[in-house]
Amino acid sequence: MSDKKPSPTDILSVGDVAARTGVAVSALHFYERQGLIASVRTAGGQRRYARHVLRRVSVIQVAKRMGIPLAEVAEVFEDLPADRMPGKTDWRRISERWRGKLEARRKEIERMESELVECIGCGCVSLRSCRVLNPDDALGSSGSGPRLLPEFPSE
Amino acid sequence: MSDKKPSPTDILSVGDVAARTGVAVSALHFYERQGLIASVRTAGGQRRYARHVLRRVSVIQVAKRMGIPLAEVAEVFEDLPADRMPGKTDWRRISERWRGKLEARRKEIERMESELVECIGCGCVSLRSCRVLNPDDALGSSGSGPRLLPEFPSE
DNA sequence: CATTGACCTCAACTTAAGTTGAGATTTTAG
DNA sequence: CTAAAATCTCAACTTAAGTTGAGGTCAATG
Repeated sequence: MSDKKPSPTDILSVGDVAARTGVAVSALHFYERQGLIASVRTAGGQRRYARHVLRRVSVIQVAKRMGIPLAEVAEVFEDLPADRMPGKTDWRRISERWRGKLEARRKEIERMESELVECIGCGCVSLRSCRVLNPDDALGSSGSGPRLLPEFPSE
Repeated sequence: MSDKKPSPTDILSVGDVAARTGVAVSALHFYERQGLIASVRTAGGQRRYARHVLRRVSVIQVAKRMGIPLAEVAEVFEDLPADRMPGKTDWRRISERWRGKLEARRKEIERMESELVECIGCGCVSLRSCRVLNPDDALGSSGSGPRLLPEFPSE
């Protein structure tokens, strides 16, 4: 909100950062406690941020949209310049890494999707033998006694 | 563990259910508190489960693997027969529904993946204009004053 | 100089899906 | 019958990513 003040734009209060990123002040405090962003303090103890935290906060926001945990963000922030605005190379490195994560996640979902598609067509003779409902070892192992429940009357 | 006992197999103790499903006793208690499974009590107050809770627990396990929250499980359990083993029709209905969820999730991931792929090739002239780092409204709106930070020297 | 708005810290609360532990009781096996 | 194993309830703790509130201080404005 103090956009209008003529003071040097590279010193931002927490409210400034909140206003420019759309992130709540409490979240910025939290990110700082987590070591994701840094600030210097005024004589009175208030936070002042350098411009480049804006980009860091943007990157945090992207991670959040992508479902990437802050711990992961902290990792990539370790190789980020602490003192200046992260640049294209930095961002490319990060986005490559996160694309990999997304790909892995997508593949896992695809795997589960095709399991469920099988279930919908239900190739299983009975639910007792459905490999989705009875993942791997659930059948066959487990000692003596009736290992499979009497199947429900064919429906 | 009490697999061996010759007592009627359609009355299961909580330990029996835990052993046959691989789910911890504490989790079964929890599922019961959440209304996902039901039990009757012995004179002494211990839980006894009907066989069909085994299938319910299996379904809960599947949901868990798929990242489907218990609240969602509770919803599909509402249309499940309370008194007998859920059958193929039930399971087909559930798996269709959840496949839809997975598909939606996959599509969302695909969308984000392609955003990041763009970022890797970095079509953006500068990070200031990157639509991933600056989702929609971040540019252009927001009143007066310098709305974009001075870009870092082209790197 | 006084007021108001922005800011500070610290603790507690939130959701999800359970786990862990204490202390008491029940059930089962010998 | 007794001892061990299983079970019971209830409360507190866990992780993640913050939010909310109380009580107090700082900074900018009139």
